[in-house]
Amino acid sequence: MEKYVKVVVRSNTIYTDNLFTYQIPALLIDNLEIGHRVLVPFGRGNKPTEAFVFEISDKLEEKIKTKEVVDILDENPIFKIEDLELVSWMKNRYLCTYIDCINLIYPKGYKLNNYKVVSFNDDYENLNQFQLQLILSNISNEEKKIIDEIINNKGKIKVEKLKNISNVNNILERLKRKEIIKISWEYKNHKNEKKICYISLSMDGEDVDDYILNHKIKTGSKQKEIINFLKYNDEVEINDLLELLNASRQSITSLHEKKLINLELKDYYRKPESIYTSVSKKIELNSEQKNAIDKIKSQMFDEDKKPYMIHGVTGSGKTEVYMEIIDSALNQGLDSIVLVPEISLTPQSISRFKNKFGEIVGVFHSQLSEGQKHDVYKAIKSGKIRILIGARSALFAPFNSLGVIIIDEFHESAYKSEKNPKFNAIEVAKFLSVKKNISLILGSATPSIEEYYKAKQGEYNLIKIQQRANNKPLPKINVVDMKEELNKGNKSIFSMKLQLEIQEAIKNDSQIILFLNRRGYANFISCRKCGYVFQCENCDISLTYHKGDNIGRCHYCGYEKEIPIECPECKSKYVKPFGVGTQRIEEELKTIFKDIKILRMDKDTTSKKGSLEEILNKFKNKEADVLIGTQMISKGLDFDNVTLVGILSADMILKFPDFKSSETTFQLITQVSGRAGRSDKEGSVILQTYDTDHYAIRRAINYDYEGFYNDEIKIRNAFGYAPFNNMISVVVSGNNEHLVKQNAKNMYDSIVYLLKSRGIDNFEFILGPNPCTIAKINQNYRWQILFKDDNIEINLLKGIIKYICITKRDVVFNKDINISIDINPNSVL
DNA sequence: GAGCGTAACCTA
DNA sequence: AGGTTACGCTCA
Repeated sequence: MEKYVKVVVRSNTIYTDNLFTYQIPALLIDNLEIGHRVLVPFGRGNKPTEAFVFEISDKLEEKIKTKEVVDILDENPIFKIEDLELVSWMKNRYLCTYIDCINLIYPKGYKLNNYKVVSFNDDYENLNQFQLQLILSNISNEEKKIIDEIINNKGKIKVEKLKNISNVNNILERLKRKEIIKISWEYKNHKNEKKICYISLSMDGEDVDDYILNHKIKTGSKQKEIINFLKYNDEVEINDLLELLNASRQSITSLHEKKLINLELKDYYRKPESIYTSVSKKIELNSEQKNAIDKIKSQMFDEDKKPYMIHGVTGSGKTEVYMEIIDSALNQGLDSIVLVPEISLTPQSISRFKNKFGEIVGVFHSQLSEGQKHDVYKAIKSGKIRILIGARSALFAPFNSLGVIIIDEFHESAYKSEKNPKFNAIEVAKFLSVKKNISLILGSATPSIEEYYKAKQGEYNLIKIQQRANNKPLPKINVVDMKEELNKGNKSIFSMKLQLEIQEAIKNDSQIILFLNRRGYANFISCRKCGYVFQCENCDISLTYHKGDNIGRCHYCGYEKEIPIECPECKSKYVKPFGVGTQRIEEELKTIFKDIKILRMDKDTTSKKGSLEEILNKFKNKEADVLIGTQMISKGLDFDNVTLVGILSADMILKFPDFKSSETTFQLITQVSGRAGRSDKEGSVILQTYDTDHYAIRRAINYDYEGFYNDEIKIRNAFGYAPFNNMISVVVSGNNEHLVKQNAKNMYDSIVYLLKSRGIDNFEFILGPNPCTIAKINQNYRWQILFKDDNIEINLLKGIIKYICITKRDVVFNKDINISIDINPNSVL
């Protein structure tokens, strides 16, 4: 009986983003399963291509000519049915390609390479020297060059390696016509599995000498040495042995051929090192924590359970709760995933998990090398890792019996991917939790408005923890009005109150955290006389001043420019940096407090691997009085000795032209404040702002989440923002400004045309096309159209966008135009 | 988007 | 004829 498979082919284009049908050859019929990775011929040249089996069927639905599957690439299917369902769901949800989604769950380290090789035609393969001379005498010099290359490479060479010879293609074509050579596709299936070879005697040490005598085996002196060494050492790593005895590989091969030794490959695990250490502290759980744990534990095996939302104040010991739940899951044989916003920022919590659970804790994030990722992947599959801590991509880890997913600080924007597939980790986790009956737990001190709204609608089990773990009060937040400060004649970045408290803290041997949400020295550089502002040459962004090198740097593309003394416009010498960044805070703090020791933590000081952990270690060991940082310091840091937190400019984020700016401000103030007074010493917070009346600031200083939520949800409702509407952003970009604008308008017209044909004639739910707020990034001009599902069903809207931007892409858009579709984006800049 | 075939254009 | 390049059409 004939059988067919429907596969997704690895080819990086939307034009081949559909299921292709291949026939299964009789040989493979019994073994081929859904989820297998197979090799298929693809395209005119039948290039060997990796493909993924989505369906198996007995007959062809339509009359199409099919090719045959060549081979199955792995013994077992690499994907389960649920994995494929997830892929299809994500593709539809985020309007991306199959391959984008497959890449997320694809075994790390696997790779199929394909390449073309030139070799002699069959008849020429067993040539003798005489025949070869005959061929060589019959061809041109150029042709000879290529033949020589083939001979030098043992009769076969990759076409790629001949690229430096001019006009290769034609010469090859000629040789092919003369039937001297053939060109064919080959492939290699890499699995990047690092194995270590162990060597041992194939028999008992006492029997070796007899065996050698009886079988009259000759062994060289080096070989004897090796055998003697192995008599006293059971199993040795081959490289160690070679080095130790200064032996050669040849001796080993020879011994192996004589069947005197066994060679065995064993898995090797590359472990990412962590230099951050912490002592485990015993915490007595309070009743709120216990209740949360009991509730989640008791429902672990219930079907149809809702996800949980833990809304616990900063320092309420959410991590303890997570660990108890994970422990309980572990005892039931269930594995856990803990998502953290950005893994490099949480060495503290990772070390706490490792202290409690030891070797079964794995860490996964994008900064690992491909090899390390692969090893983690394999360790999960083999059950060596039972708990995985990682960034959003850790969701796709191949656990066999996943029972718990925890999303810590779930309000963080890092859970929304910015690149394809532009998925939201919370949504994906919900999908998985329903599919696999997983306990999903979201935790935060400042839940996002969207999710909290859903919790109030009954989509979550809402669990509140209102007491800090050690029953310490939350630090008091004191507001300083910077307008008044200016009236009093204080032009410094530091209010008088903050200066006094810093002095006090230092006197008491306590530590201080200062927060400012901008790195660099100053946020723009301008001429005071003519108003000229230094701009990035590639982006529509003003350059940030970095004092050490006297350069302006673009924080979008990395462009750098030395800042001249003279204004390039009016030649005056009044070029000055304006605004404040962390660098400047550090500098001014040093002028006020002469002997102060300062650590700075922002993207500039933590870009090197391990530098973040180093800064945290230094601060923990009290090698500095003050830690200055951007929003990096708001996430999960836990230092006993910090009593004072200074928020230098609380309204900085408020001015962002984004509907989430109030929410972000509230969250940052709450989170940063939560770094103070976490242990025995009482903490306090100084919050400096020009806008003392804003509801986000007023609510934050009273730790009034409910109040803030009520204020904010009204505004969201009035303007039709999330959670009341979905928003779809389509950004059209390219290096030709006019073309980009034209294409964006084209797209708008096409969509309006389609909508009209469906009887819709109110287009208020479409905003644009407009140039993006940042109209140019990296020489790419950007236009945007925003859609809200106000007046229209979301799936109809998505269907139309998909039709125009994907199906009919080549009709509506020019070839060198990029289109980026984002469902509920983080920001619309 | 890659790979392939083909048309068109240049060179000696 | 030999060499080079630009373009358009698939992809099961």
